[in-house]
Amino acid sequence: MEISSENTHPPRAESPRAGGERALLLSIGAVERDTGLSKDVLRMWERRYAFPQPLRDDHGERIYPPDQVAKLRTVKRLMDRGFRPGKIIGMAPADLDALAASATNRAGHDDEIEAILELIRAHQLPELRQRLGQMLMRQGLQRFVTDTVGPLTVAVGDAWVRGEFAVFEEHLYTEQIQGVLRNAIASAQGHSKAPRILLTTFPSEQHRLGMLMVESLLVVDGATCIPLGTETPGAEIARAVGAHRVNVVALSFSAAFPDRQAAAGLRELRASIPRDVEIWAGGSCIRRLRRSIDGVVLVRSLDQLPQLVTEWRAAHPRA
Amino acid sequence: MEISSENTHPPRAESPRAGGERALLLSIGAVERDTGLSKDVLRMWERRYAFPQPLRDDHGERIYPPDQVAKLRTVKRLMDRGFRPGKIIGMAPADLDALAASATNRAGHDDEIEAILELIRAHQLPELRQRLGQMLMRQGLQRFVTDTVGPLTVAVGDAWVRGEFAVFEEHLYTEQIQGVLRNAIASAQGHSKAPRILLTTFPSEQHRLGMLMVESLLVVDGATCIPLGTETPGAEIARAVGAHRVNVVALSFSAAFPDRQAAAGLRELRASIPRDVEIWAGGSCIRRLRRSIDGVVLVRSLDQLPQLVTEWRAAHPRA
DNA sequence: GAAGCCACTTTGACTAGGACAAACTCCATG
DNA sequence: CATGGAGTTTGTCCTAGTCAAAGTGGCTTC
Repeated sequence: MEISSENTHPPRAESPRAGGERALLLSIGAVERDTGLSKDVLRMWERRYAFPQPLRDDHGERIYPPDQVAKLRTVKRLMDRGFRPGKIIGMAPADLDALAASATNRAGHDDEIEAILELIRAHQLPELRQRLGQMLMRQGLQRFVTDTVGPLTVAVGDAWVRGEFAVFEEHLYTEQIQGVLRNAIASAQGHSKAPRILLTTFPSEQHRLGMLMVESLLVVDGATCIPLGTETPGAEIARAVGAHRVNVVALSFSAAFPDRQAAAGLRELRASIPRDVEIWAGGSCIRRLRRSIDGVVLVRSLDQLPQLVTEWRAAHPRA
Repeated sequence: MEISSENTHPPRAESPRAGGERALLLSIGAVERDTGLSKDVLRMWERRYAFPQPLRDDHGERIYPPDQVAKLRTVKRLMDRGFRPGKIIGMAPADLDALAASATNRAGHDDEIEAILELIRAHQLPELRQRLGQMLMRQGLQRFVTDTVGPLTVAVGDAWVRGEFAVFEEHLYTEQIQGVLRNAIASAQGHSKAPRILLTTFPSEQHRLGMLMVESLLVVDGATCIPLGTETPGAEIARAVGAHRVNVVALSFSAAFPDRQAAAGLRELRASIPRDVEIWAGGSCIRRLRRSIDGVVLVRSLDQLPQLVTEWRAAHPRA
């Protein structure tokens, strides 16, 4: 989720008398935080689509009943999957759920993946940790990432859209995978050779997991990774390229990232760093792009990465 | 640095022609993300204090020149340190910087910390990693967190505000510390006992490092941690408390987090989870709070954590 | 001199609707 | 099949007020 307004949190409605069973009516600021829809958007939708229709408190301020907030959450989830608000906001909650179910592919998981999903659902944290560790050992880091973590992350995302996973379950999953992968990366790191690869995402792209998967695969191949975390502004990427004598910039884009912005950002970056520094772009957003971008390698699958490293080495024998 | 706004992607001003030397004029949304001051506040200050005084583009929309943004950053930073806007917003930039310098303690770093800062500045990534690893080994996880990572993070933040560190240098630092701490947490995890502690931050609070420091200390004390990463909505925290049979909810707040929001969010959370589940709140924002919040433990220093765990255990002997 | 209380000041989160550009959709043309 | 243009959708920006909560400071009282 991404919100635009940031700090606004209304001290207003939110705390009706703390004691009794309260109706849990939320102020506009609370809904913003909860759903990730900015206050401007909430008011705009009310005007345009006549939904939501919040009640008003003594002071004429909006207060949202829980069922409307729930519907807003579902709509937001579907929007993250590419639906446009106008098309879906009028639908009944039940139809929305049906739509979410049909928009994801529920089937086709092998038993391993299904078993892990079940552990998350059952909140079996220690077992989950252990199972992930086991699979890493059995498959090795490379196959663990491509065959397990990749599909699993997609499955978790799908389940979340269908409302089968709560936000906190998805957060917990993300956190556990991060732990496992970071650990594996630390162990695999050793002989760092060329190429030197800078890893990050553009601003407003918070998807860390993709980046960590990429880092894992690159480290396995013995490349030197310079991870900058998420949301590095273009100008800063350019500075880092110089400071760290980088050979390749690898960028990750989640499905939620707007195609155009990705293409524009990549072109701008291409223009601002030396031609002999390669740019690799990957992630669901990139997979959607039709046309190629001059001077940018579009990575459509994680499997390509080892090969890209090999090719780079072949092209730069003395490095 | 920590940024509060999360999703806003202003397609407006920000990307003037990529090629030439651009003037770097920012739209109000961009300034919001950059400084952490909401659009409402930026417009309000303009009306009340006659600062900032943004220019206007062809369409009458505000565009902020870099020097005003810089001053806004400094003002925000001082506010995070407890100054009130009305008192400082009229001061000249030079005076503000002087005030900021006197408010941050530049001196007093021991040589160890200074040496690490120097490694970051010099972009010596392998040496940085090695040095952090060494210090962890020498000090042990607990002292490493309280005596090294804590002060170091503050020093990096201070240096960033003074413009001595680039964004990418700060990102790299954050990423390295994350690697080291996550690794240490994984190794320290073993006999997990009571209490079961849920760890997260509120929405729009992205400061992961604080959370990881806390997790490290708790794991050392043998507590069971359920880390949810950052930005979990209040309602989800409540659900997670039930699902994971949590004894304590620990929340981390960076300096950039607005006090009011923190207090309101904590009160709301307090009302929505069972009374026998404790709430511990910590971080720079909490250190600023004057009044206590009913039913919430305000943790003003990392050192308190082990003691809190001990006290919890004493109060719940059979757990 | 510390503690409590009150009035005053400061502050920012909310209210309203209108305007416009970027992004998306769709269709026609090369 | 793709490129270009027209029309639609969408969200961010604008205006200007209002009011509650937090902070400040002075007063009284013990």
